Amino acid sequence: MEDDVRARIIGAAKTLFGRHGFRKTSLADIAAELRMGKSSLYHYFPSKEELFRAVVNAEMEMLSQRIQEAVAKEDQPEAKLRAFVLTRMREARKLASAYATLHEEYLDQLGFVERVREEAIRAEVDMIRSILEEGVEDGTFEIDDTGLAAYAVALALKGLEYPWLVKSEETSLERNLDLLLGMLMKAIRK
Amino acid sequence: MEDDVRARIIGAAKTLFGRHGFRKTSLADIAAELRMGKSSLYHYFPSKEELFRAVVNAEMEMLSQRIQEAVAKEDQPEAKLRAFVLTRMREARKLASAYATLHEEYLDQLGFVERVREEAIRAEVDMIRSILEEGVEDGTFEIDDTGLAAYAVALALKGLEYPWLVKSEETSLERNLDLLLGMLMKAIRK
DNA sequence: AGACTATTCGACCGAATCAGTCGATGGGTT
DNA sequence: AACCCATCGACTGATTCGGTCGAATAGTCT
Repeated sequence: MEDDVRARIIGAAKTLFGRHGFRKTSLADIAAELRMGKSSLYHYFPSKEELFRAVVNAEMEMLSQRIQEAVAKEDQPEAKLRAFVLTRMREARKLASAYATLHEEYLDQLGFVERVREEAIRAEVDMIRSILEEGVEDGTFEIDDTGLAAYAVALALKGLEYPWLVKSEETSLERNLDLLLGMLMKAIRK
Repeated sequence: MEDDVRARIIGAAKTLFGRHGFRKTSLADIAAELRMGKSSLYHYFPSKEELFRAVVNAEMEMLSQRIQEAVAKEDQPEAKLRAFVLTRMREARKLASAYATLHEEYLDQLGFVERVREEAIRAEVDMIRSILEEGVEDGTFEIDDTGLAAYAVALALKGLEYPWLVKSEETSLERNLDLLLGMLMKAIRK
């Protein structure tokens, strides 16, 4: 029951933070959406920042889970890498509102957001590296330093993220992603 | 040049009011979007309310113009009526953000919003009535009181507006609209 | 019943943000 | 130089914000 209320609060907060951003969403708005008193929220979250953190963590976990599912469906390391990249970009767009919220300049003061971003990158690098290592072991890939290669791929994705989210030339971006994947494959395939 | 700046301000305000609503959009936000000082806005608009009024009027004029174009394309009164109804609902959805802003409860204090709503209804009734009268004159329709009939049609549209904007069962609503139009036609066709 | 805990809420606070004001600045024009 | 016009930063009182606190209500156990 308690966890149920927490989940409802996180859901409403996710909707409103996504729609209006962190700054423009007041706790009164969230409470009104849930038809609760504002002060009741403080029984479940000690601060607006902590509630926001919970929302971000929930979204990040969902993102990570979706990616892992997509990767697990594939057998070959090459297909896994492709699944990772495409899923990661598609889901990022679905969570565009949450991502936009994360990019609010104002949030840089919040500190923990930076940590979330770093943690997200670290998790992505780890997933990519394990895919690459699997490919090296079964002889599909030939890579000296899988950690470095994984980092490079993660950074390339980060670079594509902004135009991917903002620009609307959907098809051309998807094609660019495929070209980039093709080049990458050539570079690391044995 | 002066009118040019006014237009740019209205454009930015339209975007932000549409995205966040009247209450949640500050003049500082609008000024920042335009890279102007906030106080500069007051050279072009005497108040936030007056700027909002200008935005609403611009949207309303655009809506009215689009509808008139669509109606003018048709020859037969029956086709004109159909064009009116469908265009009016489709454009209303396109302007959904503006409409949502107009429905903000908070705005009831603003007074002029009510006048805008009334004026919009009056304009719609006028357009519908002129279509109906044209149909009566050329013998397509048989209506005793075209003013009353036009008012009834306008009210029916208003009733459909909310589910049209909020519910997402797009196809079923479009079909409902066609059914309703068919019934209406039977009622007024000679 | 009564005692105890868990939840919700309204009233309140200091800090931040809001719409709107005003005088200064600077660039054009005559 | 005198004027005009657009722009701006600094300021103000009013409102809204995040957050606190103690009372009220509901539910549970004895």
